[in-house]
Amino acid sequence: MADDDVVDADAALVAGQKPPSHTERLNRERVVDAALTHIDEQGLAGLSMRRLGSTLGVEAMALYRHVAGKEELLDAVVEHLMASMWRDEEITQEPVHGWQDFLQRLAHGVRRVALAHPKAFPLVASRPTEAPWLRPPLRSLDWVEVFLRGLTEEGFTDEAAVAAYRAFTSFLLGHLLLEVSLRGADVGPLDVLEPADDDASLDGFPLVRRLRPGLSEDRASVEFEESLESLLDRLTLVRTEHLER
Amino acid sequence: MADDDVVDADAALVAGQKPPSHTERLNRERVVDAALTHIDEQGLAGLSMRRLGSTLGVEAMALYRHVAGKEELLDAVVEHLMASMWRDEEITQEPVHGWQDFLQRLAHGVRRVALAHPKAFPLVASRPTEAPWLRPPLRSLDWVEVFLRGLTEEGFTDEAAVAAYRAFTSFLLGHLLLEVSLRGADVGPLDVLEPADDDASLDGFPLVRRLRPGLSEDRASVEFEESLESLLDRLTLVRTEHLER
DNA sequence: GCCCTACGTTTACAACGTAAACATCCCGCT
DNA sequence: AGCGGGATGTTTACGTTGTAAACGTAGGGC
Repeated sequence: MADDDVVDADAALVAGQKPPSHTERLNRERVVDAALTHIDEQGLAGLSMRRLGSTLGVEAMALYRHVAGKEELLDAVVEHLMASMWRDEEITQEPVHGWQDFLQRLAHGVRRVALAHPKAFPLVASRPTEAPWLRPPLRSLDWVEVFLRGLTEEGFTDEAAVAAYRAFTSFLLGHLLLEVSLRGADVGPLDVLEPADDDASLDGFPLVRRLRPGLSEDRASVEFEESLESLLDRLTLVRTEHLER
Repeated sequence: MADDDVVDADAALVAGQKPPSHTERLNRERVVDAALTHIDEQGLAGLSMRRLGSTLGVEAMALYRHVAGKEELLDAVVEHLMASMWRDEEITQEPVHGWQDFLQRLAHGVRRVALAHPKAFPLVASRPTEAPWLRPPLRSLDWVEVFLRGLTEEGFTDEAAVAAYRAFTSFLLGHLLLEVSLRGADVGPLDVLEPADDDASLDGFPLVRRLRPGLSEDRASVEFEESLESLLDRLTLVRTEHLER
Protein backbone atom coordinates (compact mmCIF):
# COMPACT_ATOMS: atom_id res chain seq x y z
CA MET A 1 0.00 0.00 0.00
CA ALA A 2 2.94 2.31 0.61
CA ASP A 3 4.00 1.36 -2.89
CA ASP A 4 0.56 2.25 -4.15
CA ASP A 5 0.91 5.70 -2.68
CA VAL A 6 4.18 6.25 -4.45
CA VAL A 7 2.74 5.07 -7.73
CA ASP A 8 -0.28 7.30 -7.32
CA ALA A 9 1.91 10.28 -6.57
CA ASP A 10 3.97 9.69 -9.69
CA ALA A 11 0.87 9.28 -11.80
CA ALA A 12 -0.46 12.54 -10.43
CA LEU A 13 2.78 14.27 -11.36
CA VAL A 14 2.70 12.91 -14.89
CA ALA A 15 -0.89 14.06 -15.16
CA GLY A 16 0.29 17.55 -14.35
CA GLN A 17 -1.42 17.76 -10.97
CA LYS A 18 -0.08 19.20 -7.76
CA PRO A 19 3.10 17.61 -6.48
CA PRO A 20 2.56 16.55 -2.86
CA SER A 21 4.14 19.10 -0.55
CA HIS A 22 5.60 16.50 1.74
CA THR A 23 3.33 13.46 1.74
CA GLU A 24 -0.18 13.08 0.39
CA ARG A 25 -2.76 15.22 2.13
CA LEU A 26 -5.02 13.69 4.72
CA ASN A 27 -8.67 13.07 4.01
CA ARG A 28 -11.48 11.14 5.57
CA GLU A 29 -11.01 8.10 3.40
CA ARG A 30 -7.33 7.74 4.23
CA VAL A 31 -8.11 8.06 7.94
CA VAL A 32 -10.82 5.42 7.85
CA ASP A 33 -8.72 3.07 5.74
CA ALA A 34 -5.78 3.43 8.09
CA ALA A 35 -8.04 2.78 11.08
CA LEU A 36 -9.31 -0.42 9.51
CA THR A 37 -5.88 -1.80 8.68
CA HIS A 38 -4.67 -0.77 12.11
CA ILE A 39 -7.51 -2.79 13.69
CA ASP A 40 -6.80 -5.69 11.35
CA GLU A 41 -3.17 -5.73 12.42
CA GLN A 42 -3.15 -4.62 16.04
CA GLY A 43 -6.64 -5.42 17.19
CA LEU A 44 -9.35 -3.07 18.30
CA ALA A 45 -7.82 -2.43 21.72
CA GLY A 46 -4.58 -1.34 20.06
CA LEU A 47 -6.24 1.53 18.25
CA SER A 48 -5.72 4.99 19.71
CA MET A 49 -5.96 8.34 18.04
CA ARG A 50 -2.30 9.04 18.74
CA ARG A 51 -1.10 5.75 17.31
CA LEU A 52 -3.38 6.06 14.31
CA GLY A 53 -2.05 9.54 13.72
CA SER A 54 1.55 8.42 13.85
CA THR A 55 0.99 5.65 11.31
CA LEU A 56 -0.31 8.41 9.03
CA GLY A 57 2.71 10.58 9.80
CA VAL A 58 0.58 13.13 11.57
CA GLU A 59 -0.31 14.38 15.02
CA ALA A 60 -3.39 12.91 16.71
CA MET A 61 -5.39 16.11 16.61
CA ALA A 62 -5.07 16.29 12.84
CA LEU A 63 -7.53 13.41 12.60
CA TYR A 64 -10.23 15.58 14.15
CA ARG A 65 -10.38 17.68 10.98
CA HIS A 66 -11.77 14.62 9.20
CA VAL A 67 -13.71 12.65 11.81
CA ALA A 68 -15.72 14.02 14.68
CA GLY A 69 -14.18 11.74 17.27
CA LYS A 70 -13.22 8.19 17.96
CA GLU A 71 -16.77 6.90 18.15
CA GLU A 72 -17.66 8.43 14.83
CA LEU A 73 -14.47 6.97 13.39
CA LEU A 74 -15.48 3.48 14.46
CA ASP A 75 -18.90 4.01 12.91
CA ALA A 76 -17.19 5.05 9.71
CA VAL A 77 -15.09 1.89 9.75
CA VAL A 78 -18.24 -0.19 10.07
CA GLU A 79 -19.87 1.72 7.25
CA HIS A 80 -16.79 1.22 5.12
CA LEU A 81 -16.75 -2.50 5.82
CA MET A 82 -20.33 -3.06 4.79
CA ALA A 83 -20.03 -0.69 1.87
CA SER A 84 -17.08 -2.71 0.58
CA MET A 85 -19.60 -5.43 -0.24
CA TRP A 86 -20.95 -3.32 -3.10
CA ARG A 87 -17.74 -4.03 -5.00
CA ASP A 88 -18.52 -7.73 -4.68
CA GLU A 89 -19.64 -8.34 -8.22
CA GLU A 90 -20.98 -11.76 -7.33
CA ILE A 91 -23.65 -9.95 -5.37
CA THR A 92 -24.31 -6.85 -7.43
CA GLN A 93 -23.52 -8.00 -10.95
CA GLU A 94 -24.56 -11.54 -11.74
CA PRO A 95 -28.27 -12.08 -12.36
CA VAL A 96 -30.11 -13.78 -9.54
CA HIS A 97 -31.54 -17.27 -9.95
CA GLY A 98 -34.30 -17.30 -7.38
CA TRP A 99 -34.44 -15.99 -3.85
CA GLN A 100 -32.46 -18.85 -2.41
CA ASP A 101 -29.56 -18.06 -4.71
CA PHE A 102 -29.93 -14.42 -3.72
CA LEU A 103 -29.71 -15.13 0.01
CA GLN A 104 -26.83 -17.54 -0.53
CA ARG A 105 -24.82 -14.83 -2.26
CA LEU A 106 -25.68 -12.26 0.38
CA ALA A 107 -24.71 -14.60 3.19
CA HIS A 108 -21.41 -15.52 1.59
CA GLY A 109 -20.70 -11.90 0.82
CA VAL A 110 -21.07 -10.91 4.46
CA ARG A 111 -19.04 -13.91 5.48
CA ARG A 112 -16.20 -12.91 3.17
CA VAL A 113 -16.10 -9.48 4.76
CA ALA A 114 -16.13 -10.98 8.24
CA LEU A 115 -13.33 -13.41 7.51
CA ALA A 116 -11.26 -10.75 5.75
CA HIS A 117 -11.41 -8.59 8.90
CA PRO A 118 -11.93 -10.85 11.89
CA LYS A 119 -10.68 -8.27 14.38
CA ALA A 120 -12.90 -5.53 12.99
CA PHE A 121 -16.08 -7.47 12.35
CA PRO A 122 -17.26 -7.45 15.98
CA LEU A 123 -17.66 -3.71 15.53
CA VAL A 124 -20.32 -4.39 12.92
CA ALA A 125 -22.20 -6.29 15.57
CA SER A 126 -21.63 -4.06 18.56
CA ARG A 127 -21.93 -0.48 17.31
CA PRO A 128 -25.45 0.83 17.80
CA THR A 129 -27.50 1.03 14.63
CA GLU A 130 -28.97 4.32 13.48
CA ALA A 131 -32.49 3.03 14.00
CA PRO A 132 -33.66 0.33 16.41
CA TRP A 133 -35.33 -1.64 13.63
CA LEU A 134 -32.03 -2.04 11.77
CA ARG A 135 -30.17 -5.16 12.81
CA PRO A 136 -26.51 -6.03 12.38
CA PRO A 137 -24.91 -7.15 10.24
CA LEU A 138 -27.38 -5.87 7.60
CA ARG A 139 -27.49 -2.51 9.31
CA SER A 140 -27.55 0.04 6.55
CA LEU A 141 -30.64 1.29 4.78
CA ASP A 142 -29.08 0.34 1.46
CA TRP A 143 -28.59 -3.30 2.33
CA VAL A 144 -31.96 -3.65 4.00
CA GLU A 145 -33.58 -2.17 0.92
CA VAL A 146 -31.68 -4.60 -1.29
CA PHE A 147 -32.65 -7.47 0.96
CA LEU A 148 -36.35 -6.61 0.99
CA ARG A 149 -36.40 -5.98 -2.75
CA GLY A 150 -34.69 -9.27 -3.45
CA LEU A 151 -37.35 -11.16 -1.54
CA THR A 152 -40.50 -9.26 -2.42
CA GLU A 153 -39.57 -9.46 -6.11
CA GLU A 154 -39.42 -13.22 -5.66
CA GLY A 155 -42.89 -13.59 -4.27
CA PHE A 156 -42.44 -12.92 -0.55
CA THR A 157 -45.25 -11.01 1.08
CA ASP A 158 -44.28 -7.96 3.09
CA GLU A 159 -44.64 -9.83 6.35
CA ALA A 160 -42.68 -12.82 5.12
CA ALA A 161 -39.88 -10.58 3.92
CA VAL A 162 -39.65 -8.93 7.33
CA ALA A 163 -39.67 -12.29 9.07
CA ALA A 164 -36.90 -13.40 6.72
CA TYR A 165 -34.88 -10.30 7.55
CA ARG A 166 -35.05 -11.12 11.23
CA ALA A 167 -34.14 -14.76 10.79
CA PHE A 168 -31.35 -13.99 8.33
CA THR A 169 -29.66 -11.38 10.51
CA SER A 170 -29.83 -13.59 13.61
CA PHE A 171 -28.30 -16.41 11.66
CA LEU A 172 -25.45 -14.32 10.26
CA LEU A 173 -24.66 -12.66 13.55
CA GLY A 174 -24.45 -15.86 15.54
CA HIS A 175 -22.37 -17.78 13.06
CA LEU A 176 -20.01 -15.05 11.98
CA LEU A 177 -19.29 -13.69 15.43
CA LEU A 178 -18.32 -17.13 16.61
CA GLU A 179 -16.23 -17.77 13.55
CA VAL A 180 -14.27 -14.53 13.69
CA SER A 181 -13.67 -14.87 17.41
CA LEU A 182 -11.84 -18.06 16.51
CA ARG A 183 -9.84 -16.67 13.63
CA GLY A 184 -9.27 -13.25 15.11
CA ALA A 185 -8.04 -14.49 18.47
CA ASP A 186 -4.44 -13.60 19.00
CA VAL A 187 -2.45 -16.81 18.96
CA GLY A 188 -1.18 -17.13 22.49
CA PRO A 189 2.46 -16.64 23.49
CA LEU A 190 3.10 -19.66 21.27
CA ASP A 191 3.81 -21.72 24.32
CA VAL A 192 5.10 -25.21 23.98
CA LEU A 193 2.17 -26.05 26.23
CA GLU A 194 0.20 -27.10 23.16
CA PRO A 195 0.52 -30.84 23.74
CA ALA A 196 -0.33 -30.44 27.43
CA ASP A 197 -3.58 -28.63 26.81
CA ASP A 198 -5.81 -31.39 28.05
CA ASP A 199 -3.91 -31.24 31.31
CA ALA A 200 -5.80 -28.48 33.07
CA SER A 201 -7.73 -30.98 35.12
CA LEU A 202 -10.65 -31.87 32.94
CA ASP A 203 -11.12 -34.46 35.64
CA GLY A 204 -14.56 -33.30 36.65
CA PHE A 205 -15.67 -33.22 33.03
CA PRO A 206 -15.49 -36.69 31.48
CA LEU A 207 -17.66 -35.88 28.47
CA VAL A 208 -15.76 -32.73 27.65
CA ARG A 209 -12.54 -34.66 27.91
CA ARG A 210 -13.82 -37.40 25.63
CA LEU A 211 -15.31 -35.04 23.04
CA ARG A 212 -12.57 -32.45 23.10
CA PRO A 213 -11.03 -33.65 19.80
CA GLY A 214 -14.38 -33.24 18.12
CA LEU A 215 -14.96 -29.89 19.74
CA SER A 216 -11.57 -28.68 18.56
CA GLU A 217 -12.18 -29.48 14.90
CA ASP A 218 -12.69 -26.49 12.65
CA ARG A 219 -16.09 -27.09 11.10
CA ALA A 220 -16.90 -23.44 10.58
CA SER A 221 -17.44 -23.68 6.84
CA VAL A 222 -19.67 -26.73 6.74
CA GLU A 223 -21.47 -25.52 9.84
CA PHE A 224 -22.22 -22.26 8.06
CA GLU A 225 -23.31 -24.02 4.90
CA GLU A 226 -25.57 -26.48 6.65
CA SER A 227 -27.18 -23.89 8.88
CA LEU A 228 -27.77 -21.63 5.91
CA GLU A 229 -29.37 -24.48 4.01
CA SER A 230 -31.59 -25.22 6.96
CA LEU A 231 -32.55 -21.56 7.26
CA LEU A 232 -33.50 -21.45 3.59
CA ASP A 233 -35.68 -24.49 4.09
CA ARG A 234 -37.44 -22.78 6.95
CA LEU A 235 -37.93 -19.62 4.91
CA THR A 236 -39.54 -21.69 2.19
CA LEU A 237 -42.21 -22.62 4.69
CA VAL A 238 -42.54 -19.05 5.97
CA ARG A 239 -42.97 -17.83 2.42
CA THR A 240 -45.74 -20.21 1.40
CA GLU A 241 -47.52 -19.87 4.74
CA HIS A 242 -47.85 -16.15 4.25
CA LEU A 243 -48.93 -16.61 0.66
CA GLU A 244 -51.79 -18.96 1.48
CA ARG A 245 -53.13 -16.67 4.17
CA MET B 1 -29.37 -5.01 48.89
CA ALA B 2 -28.24 -2.18 51.14
CA ASP B 3 -31.00 -3.33 53.46
CA ASP B 4 -29.69 -6.83 53.22
CA ASP B 5 -26.32 -5.62 54.38
CA VAL B 6 -27.82 -3.95 57.42
CA VAL B 7 -29.82 -7.03 58.27
CA ASP B 8 -26.77 -9.21 57.84
CA ALA B 9 -24.75 -6.94 60.09
CA ASP B 10 -27.40 -7.09 62.81
CA ALA B 11 -27.67 -10.82 62.51
CA ALA B 12 -23.92 -11.05 62.80
CA LEU B 13 -24.06 -8.97 65.99
CA VAL B 14 -26.75 -11.14 67.52
CA ALA B 15 -24.74 -14.18 66.58
CA GLY B 16 -21.89 -12.67 68.53
CA GLN B 17 -19.65 -12.03 65.55
CA LYS B 18 -17.56 -8.98 64.80
CA PRO B 19 -19.43 -5.68 64.65
CA PRO B 20 -18.55 -3.93 61.39
CA SER B 21 -15.93 -1.32 62.12
CA HIS B 22 -17.35 1.20 59.71
CA THR B 23 -19.04 -0.64 56.83
CA GLU B 24 -18.90 -4.27 55.80
CA ARG B 25 -15.52 -5.47 54.63
CA LEU B 26 -14.80 -5.78 50.97
CA ASN B 27 -14.50 -9.14 49.31
CA ARG B 28 -14.41 -10.49 45.82
CA GLU B 29 -18.09 -11.30 45.71
CA ARG B 30 -19.14 -7.80 46.73
CA VAL B 31 -16.83 -6.30 44.13
CA VAL B 32 -18.16 -8.49 41.33
CA ASP B 33 -21.77 -7.93 42.37
CA ALA B 34 -21.26 -4.19 42.46
CA ALA B 35 -19.61 -4.28 39.05
CA LEU B 36 -22.59 -6.13 37.59
CA THR B 37 -25.19 -3.77 39.00
CA HIS B 38 -23.06 -0.84 37.94
CA ILE B 39 -23.05 -2.16 34.37
CA ASP B 40 -26.78 -2.85 34.55
CA GLU B 41 -27.45 0.72 35.57
CA GLN B 42 -24.77 2.80 33.86
CA GLY B 43 -23.75 0.63 30.96
CA LEU B 44 -20.43 -0.99 30.28
CA ALA B 45 -18.74 2.22 29.17
CA GLY B 46 -19.69 3.87 32.45
CA LEU B 47 -17.71 1.39 34.50
CA SER B 48 -14.34 2.53 35.78
CA MET B 49 -12.34 1.28 38.70
CA ARG B 50 -12.56 4.65 40.39
CA ARG B 51 -16.33 4.91 40.05
CA LEU B 52 -16.83 1.31 41.10
CA GLY B 53 -14.70 1.96 44.14
CA SER B 54 -16.68 4.99 45.15
CA THR B 55 -20.02 3.14 44.94
CA LEU B 56 -18.47 0.70 47.38
CA GLY B 57 -17.26 3.52 49.60
CA VAL B 58 -13.66 2.74 48.88
CA GLU B 59 -10.68 3.97 46.94
CA ALA B 60 -10.09 2.49 43.48
CA MET B 61 -6.90 0.71 44.44
CA ALA B 62 -8.70 -1.23 47.16
CA LEU B 63 -10.37 -3.29 44.45
CA TYR B 64 -7.01 -4.66 43.40
CA ARG B 65 -6.81 -6.68 46.61
CA HIS B 66 -9.74 -8.73 45.31
CA VAL B 67 -9.43 -8.76 41.53
CA ALA B 68 -6.26 -8.78 39.49
CA GLY B 69 -7.34 -5.94 37.21
CA LYS B 70 -10.21 -4.66 35.16
CA GLU B 71 -10.04 -7.41 32.58
CA GLU B 72 -10.13 -10.10 35.20
CA LEU B 73 -13.03 -8.30 36.85
CA LEU B 74 -15.03 -8.40 33.63
CA ASP B 75 -14.27 -12.10 33.28
CA ALA B 76 -15.52 -12.58 36.82
CA VAL B 77 -18.73 -10.76 35.98
CA VAL B 78 -19.27 -13.08 33.03
CA GLU B 79 -18.58 -16.10 35.18
CA HIS B 80 -21.00 -14.82 37.80
CA LEU B 81 -23.69 -14.28 35.19
CA MET B 82 -23.52 -17.76 33.79
CA ALA B 83 -23.10 -19.30 37.25
CA SER B 84 -26.31 -17.59 38.32
CA MET B 85 -28.13 -20.03 36.04
CA TRP B 86 -27.37 -22.86 38.47
CA ARG B 87 -29.89 -21.35 40.88
CA ASP B 88 -32.51 -21.69 38.14
CA GLU B 89 -34.38 -24.66 39.54
CA GLU B 90 -36.28 -25.08 36.30
CA ILE B 91 -33.00 -26.17 34.79
CA THR B 92 -31.29 -28.01 37.58
CA GLN B 93 -34.20 -29.37 39.61
CA GLU B 94 -37.13 -30.58 37.56
CA PRO B 95 -36.69 -33.93 35.84
CA VAL B 96 -36.11 -33.74 32.13
CA HIS B 97 -38.69 -35.01 29.66
CA GLY B 98 -36.60 -35.77 26.62
CA TRP B 99 -33.76 -33.88 25.03
CA GLN B 100 -36.01 -31.33 23.39
CA ASP B 101 -37.41 -30.35 26.76
CA PHE B 102 -33.86 -30.18 28.06
CA LEU B 103 -32.70 -27.82 25.32
CA GLN B 104 -35.82 -25.70 25.67
CA ARG B 105 -35.10 -25.15 29.35
CA LEU B 106 -31.46 -24.40 28.72
CA ALA B 107 -32.29 -21.91 26.01
CA HIS B 108 -34.86 -20.13 28.11
CA GLY B 109 -32.53 -20.10 31.07
CA VAL B 110 -29.84 -18.34 29.10
CA ARG B 111 -32.41 -15.98 27.67
CA ARG B 112 -33.63 -15.06 31.13
CA VAL B 113 -30.10 -14.16 32.14
CA ALA B 114 -29.60 -12.11 29.00
CA LEU B 115 -32.84 -10.18 29.41
CA ALA B 116 -32.19 -9.59 33.10
CA HIS B 117 -28.85 -7.96 32.23
CA PRO B 118 -29.06 -6.57 28.71
CA LYS B 119 -26.15 -4.19 29.18
CA ALA B 120 -23.89 -6.89 30.61
CA PHE B 121 -24.76 -9.79 28.34
CA PRO B 122 -22.61 -8.63 25.42
CA LEU B 123 -19.66 -9.34 27.70
CA VAL B 124 -20.64 -12.99 27.72
CA ALA B 125 -20.30 -12.92 23.97
CA SER B 126 -17.20 -10.81 23.59
CA ARG B 127 -14.81 -11.86 26.35
CA PRO B 128 -12.39 -14.50 25.07
CA THR B 129 -13.12 -18.01 26.25
CA GLU B 130 -10.53 -19.96 28.19
CA ALA B 131 -10.20 -22.48 25.39
CA PRO B 132 -10.85 -21.96 21.68
CA TRP B 133 -13.29 -24.86 21.54
CA LEU B 134 -15.56 -23.26 24.14
CA ARG B 135 -18.20 -21.04 22.56
CA PRO B 136 -20.27 -18.30 24.09
CA PRO B 137 -22.73 -18.21 25.62
CA LEU B 138 -22.19 -21.79 26.89
CA ARG B 139 -18.59 -20.99 27.67
CA SER B 140 -17.83 -22.73 30.95
CA LEU B 141 -16.70 -26.30 31.31
CA ASP B 142 -19.59 -26.93 33.69
CA TRP B 143 -22.27 -25.93 31.25
CA VAL B 144 -20.68 -27.68 28.31
CA GLU B 145 -20.47 -30.83 30.39
CA VAL B 146 -24.12 -30.48 31.34
CA PHE B 147 -25.04 -29.88 27.73
CA LEU B 148 -23.18 -32.89 26.41
CA ARG B 149 -24.46 -35.13 29.19
CA GLY B 150 -28.03 -34.05 28.57
CA LEU B 151 -27.79 -35.04 24.92
CA THR B 152 -25.66 -38.17 25.07
CA GLU B 153 -27.92 -39.55 27.80
CA GLU B 154 -30.79 -39.05 25.40
CA GLY B 155 -29.32 -41.04 22.57
CA PHE B 156 -27.11 -38.55 20.77
CA THR B 157 -23.87 -39.96 19.44
CA ASP B 158 -20.72 -38.09 20.39
CA GLU B 159 -20.53 -36.42 17.00
CA ALA B 160 -24.19 -35.45 17.01
CA ALA B 161 -23.85 -33.94 20.47
CA VAL B 162 -20.90 -31.84 19.31
CA ALA B 163 -22.80 -30.72 16.23
CA ALA B 164 -25.72 -29.80 18.43
CA TYR B 165 -23.44 -27.78 20.69
CA ARG B 166 -22.25 -25.74 17.73
CA ALA B 167 -25.72 -25.16 16.35
CA PHE B 168 -27.17 -24.35 19.74
CA THR B 169 -24.53 -21.79 20.67
CA SER B 170 -24.76 -20.05 17.30
CA PHE B 171 -28.50 -19.86 17.67
CA LEU B 172 -28.39 -18.42 21.18
CA LEU B 173 -25.68 -15.92 20.38
CA GLY B 174 -27.38 -14.49 17.33
CA HIS B 175 -30.81 -14.18 18.84
CA LEU B 176 -29.88 -12.97 22.29
CA LEU B 177 -27.30 -10.42 21.17
CA LEU B 178 -29.84 -8.84 18.87
CA GLU B 179 -32.52 -8.91 21.53
CA VAL B 180 -30.43 -7.33 24.28
CA SER B 181 -29.08 -4.67 21.94
CA LEU B 182 -32.70 -3.59 21.54
CA ARG B 183 -33.62 -3.69 25.20
CA GLY B 184 -30.28 -2.48 26.50
CA ALA B 185 -30.02 0.50 24.18
CA ASP B 186 -30.13 3.72 26.10
CA VAL B 187 -33.37 5.43 25.29
CA GLY B 188 -32.27 8.52 23.42
CA PRO B 189 -32.52 12.01 24.89
CA LEU B 190 -36.26 11.32 24.90
CA ASP B 191 -36.68 13.75 22.09
CA VAL B 192 -40.11 14.69 20.89
CA LEU B 193 -38.73 13.65 17.53
CA GLU B 194 -40.46 10.30 17.92
CA PRO B 195 -43.33 11.06 15.56
CA ALA B 196 -40.95 12.48 12.96
CA ASP B 197 -38.83 9.37 12.77
CA ASP B 198 -39.85 8.41 9.27
CA ASP B 199 -38.65 11.80 8.17
CA ALA B 200 -34.97 11.16 7.70
CA SER B 201 -35.40 10.90 3.98
CA LEU B 202 -36.28 7.30 3.42
CA ASP B 203 -36.93 8.57 -0.07
CA GLY B 204 -34.41 6.33 -1.75
CA PHE B 205 -35.76 3.32 0.12
CA PRO B 206 -39.38 2.67 -0.79
CA LEU B 207 -39.52 -0.85 0.59
CA VAL B 208 -37.96 0.11 3.87
CA ARG B 209 -40.42 2.93 4.15
CA ARG B 210 -43.36 0.66 3.43
CA LEU B 211 -42.23 -2.13 5.76
CA ARG B 212 -40.98 0.06 8.57
CA PRO B 213 -44.03 -0.55 10.76
CA GLY B 214 -43.47 -4.27 10.47
CA LEU B 215 -39.76 -3.89 11.07
CA SER B 216 -40.42 -1.86 14.20
CA GLU B 217 -42.67 -4.46 15.82
CA ASP B 218 -41.19 -6.27 18.77
CA ARG B 219 -41.33 -9.89 17.75
CA ALA B 220 -38.37 -11.00 19.85
CA SER B 221 -40.21 -13.60 21.87
CA VAL B 222 -42.04 -15.37 19.08
CA GLU B 223 -38.98 -15.08 16.89
CA PHE B 224 -36.94 -16.82 19.58
CA GLU B 225 -39.57 -19.48 20.08
CA GLU B 226 -39.99 -20.23 16.39
CA SER B 227 -36.28 -20.33 15.67
CA LEU B 228 -35.72 -22.60 18.63
CA GLU B 229 -38.44 -24.92 17.43
CA SER B 230 -36.88 -24.98 13.99
CA LEU B 231 -33.47 -25.71 15.47
CA LEU B 232 -34.86 -28.62 17.46
CA ASP B 233 -36.40 -30.01 14.28
CA ARG B 234 -33.06 -29.81 12.57
CA LEU B 235 -31.32 -31.49 15.49
CA THR B 236 -33.83 -34.34 15.28
CA LEU B 237 -32.50 -35.01 11.81
CA VAL B 238 -28.88 -34.65 12.89
CA ARG B 239 -29.48 -37.09 15.71
CA THR B 240 -31.03 -39.86 13.64
CA GLU B 241 -28.56 -39.38 10.78
CA HIS B 242 -25.66 -40.06 13.11
CA LEU B 243 -27.45 -43.03 14.65
CA GLU B 244 -28.04 -44.76 11.34
CA ARG B 245 -24.46 -44.36 10.30
C1' DG C 1 0.86 39.70 -4.65
C1' DC C 2 -2.34 39.15 -0.91
C1' DC C 3 -5.50 37.33 2.00
C1' DC C 4 -8.57 33.84 3.66
C1' DT C 5 -9.49 29.48 4.78
C1' DA C 6 -8.61 24.72 5.34
C1' DC C 7 -5.27 22.02 7.49
C1' DG C 8 -1.93 20.42 10.87
C1' DT C 9 0.53 21.36 15.47
C1' DT C 10 1.08 22.66 20.17
C1' DT C 11 -0.35 22.87 24.58
C1' DA C 12 -3.39 21.63 28.09
C1' DC C 13 -6.70 19.07 31.01
C1' DA C 14 -9.47 15.58 33.09
C1' DA C 15 -10.09 10.75 33.47
C1' DC C 16 -8.30 6.29 33.08
C1' DG C 17 -5.69 1.70 34.68
C1' DT C 18 -2.40 0.37 37.82
C1' DA C 19 2.49 0.03 40.25
C1' DA C 20 4.66 1.13 44.69
C1' DA C 21 5.04 2.70 49.18
C1' DC C 22 2.57 3.54 53.12
C1' DA C 23 -0.83 3.32 57.05
C1' DT C 24 -4.03 0.67 59.69
C1' DC C 25 -6.75 -2.75 61.58
C1' DC C 26 -7.82 -7.40 62.89
C1' DC C 27 -6.64 -12.10 64.21
C1' DG C 28 -4.19 -15.81 66.24
C1' DC C 29 -0.40 -16.93 69.22
C1' DT C 30 1.79 -17.32 73.41
C1' DA D 1 -3.71 -9.70 77.91
C1' DG D 2 -0.38 -8.24 74.86
C1' DC D 3 1.95 -8.41 70.81
C1' DG D 4 3.48 -9.37 66.12
C1' DG D 5 2.36 -10.04 61.43
C1' DG D 6 -0.36 -10.49 57.54
C1' DA D 7 -4.44 -8.80 55.28
C1' DT D 8 -6.78 -4.76 53.83
C1' DG D 9 -7.40 0.00 52.39
C1' DT D 10 -5.02 4.70 51.14
C1' DT D 11 -1.83 7.81 49.08
C1' DT D 12 0.97 9.16 45.69
C1' DA D 13 2.62 8.81 41.23
C1' DC D 14 3.25 7.68 36.24
C1' DG D 15 2.07 6.88 31.62
C1' DT D 16 -1.77 6.81 28.34
C1' DT D 17 -6.11 8.10 26.63
C1' DG D 18 -9.75 11.33 24.17
C1' DT D 19 -10.33 15.87 23.01
C1' DA D 20 -10.95 21.26 23.65
C1' DA D 21 -8.56 25.59 22.47
C1' DA D 22 -5.27 28.45 20.65
C1' DC D 23 -1.86 28.76 17.41
C1' DG D 24 0.97 28.59 13.12
C1' DT D 25 1.17 27.89 8.16
C1' DA D 26 0.75 26.96 3.45
C1' DG D 27 -1.82 27.29 -1.00
C1' DG D 28 -5.24 28.66 -4.20
C1' DG D 29 -8.76 32.35 -5.79
C1' DC D 30 -9.06 37.38 -6.39
